[in-house]
Amino acid sequence: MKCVTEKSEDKIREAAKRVFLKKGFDGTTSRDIAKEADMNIALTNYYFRSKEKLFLEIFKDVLEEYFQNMLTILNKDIDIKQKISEIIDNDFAMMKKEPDLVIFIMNEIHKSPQRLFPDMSIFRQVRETYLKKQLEEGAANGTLRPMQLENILPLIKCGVEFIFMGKEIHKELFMMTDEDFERYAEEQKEHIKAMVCNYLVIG
Amino acid sequence: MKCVTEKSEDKIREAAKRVFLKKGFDGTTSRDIAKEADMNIALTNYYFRSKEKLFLEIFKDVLEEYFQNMLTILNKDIDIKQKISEIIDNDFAMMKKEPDLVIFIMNEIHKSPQRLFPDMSIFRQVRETYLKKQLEEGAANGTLRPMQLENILPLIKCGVEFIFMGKEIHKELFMMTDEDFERYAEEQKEHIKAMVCNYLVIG
DNA sequence: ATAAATTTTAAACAACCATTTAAAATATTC
DNA sequence: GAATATTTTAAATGGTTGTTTAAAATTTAT
Repeated sequence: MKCVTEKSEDKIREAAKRVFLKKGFDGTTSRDIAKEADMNIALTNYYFRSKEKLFLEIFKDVLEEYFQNMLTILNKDIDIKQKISEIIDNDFAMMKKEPDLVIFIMNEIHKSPQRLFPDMSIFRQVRETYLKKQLEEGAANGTLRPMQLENILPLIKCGVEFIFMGKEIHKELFMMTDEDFERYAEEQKEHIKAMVCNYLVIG
Repeated sequence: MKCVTEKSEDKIREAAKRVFLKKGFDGTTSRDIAKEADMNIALTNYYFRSKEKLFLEIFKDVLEEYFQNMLTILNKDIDIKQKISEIIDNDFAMMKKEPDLVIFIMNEIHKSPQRLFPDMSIFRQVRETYLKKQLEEGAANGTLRPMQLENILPLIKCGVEFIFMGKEIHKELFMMTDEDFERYAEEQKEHIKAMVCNYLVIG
């Protein structure tokens, strides 16, 4: 029955996502995935044609997961300070929930960019977001420093994502326990919010 | 002769660094390294005992390379605004010269932190840098916002490293060519300098 | 020049890799 | 309930992996 089919296929998909995120494409074997899904190895190639095809499907989902929540916030009709705060809070929550996601995306794209960009309509959606209009209006009426979306967006996102991507090295470098890092990350989050808002918003 | 010995060993070391940086530990085979060094496969295990041991040696060097220049600047007796500017310029130059270095370090540590931290005296050196004293003095006499080294340092570094680590995704997301990205990165560098200085330095 | 030490080589090792096969088990359709 | 279609299995494929071996080539020391 269709119900059963989807169950096995989804079990593999979910297991593959977990393993790929944790170990990367090169570090993951088909056997790893089968074991994580508690299924026979041959099934990964029965449902998906190859490790590569399975990976590409997973990667597309993961990339959309990365952008989707942010996109919703970017299009909200709210004050720009509030918007920056919400994006950062959302990023923060994402990094805590899925600590492997961003470094996984960055690393896989860095290693082989050409193979990982299907027609991602989400990219266009990000480019055409309502925040872009807010920036233009703010620059025009002098309330905001004139900046393009592509300049401000990385400034908003880099702070939180950087310290979480490098969580272990930051812990080691500054001799922090996990609890220390927890507090530290919260501090840092507020610094980033204040710093970016101070820079963008005039007066 | 010793001269010849060092030549082969160093050839392997340099080849291994290039390949590891580009493909990561999991993506690199002993044969890749031997081929890059133009030597017999068995030699990689003759000079270094295993792929793992060779990797650990390379990784230690790479991590020190990452911190060394920054450390020198951190200890300079110069104005703090100038210092921030120099750190960012230095980071920028490093990302252009070695585009794989930071994402490599981040990813390898993220995947297996415990195995990659030998006694790194450079970590202590970073913690005890002269910038720390400058921050304390500036906070005491009211010229600087009170911040710890561990809070300000990532803010200084994350901007440049983030956009270079994610160079390909930024190019794709904002439809930039390599030349576009070149200009964009320069813009971004100046934004980061201004933003961080404005935040840290009072008045 | 000869013996000893070092470096390089080709070949092989068992283990593991992604993927395929064909038969077995199960579910679906008539 | 028998025929058909789908799903799962164990086993095998050929190729690659990290590493080792033992002999050959080269360098060093006597």
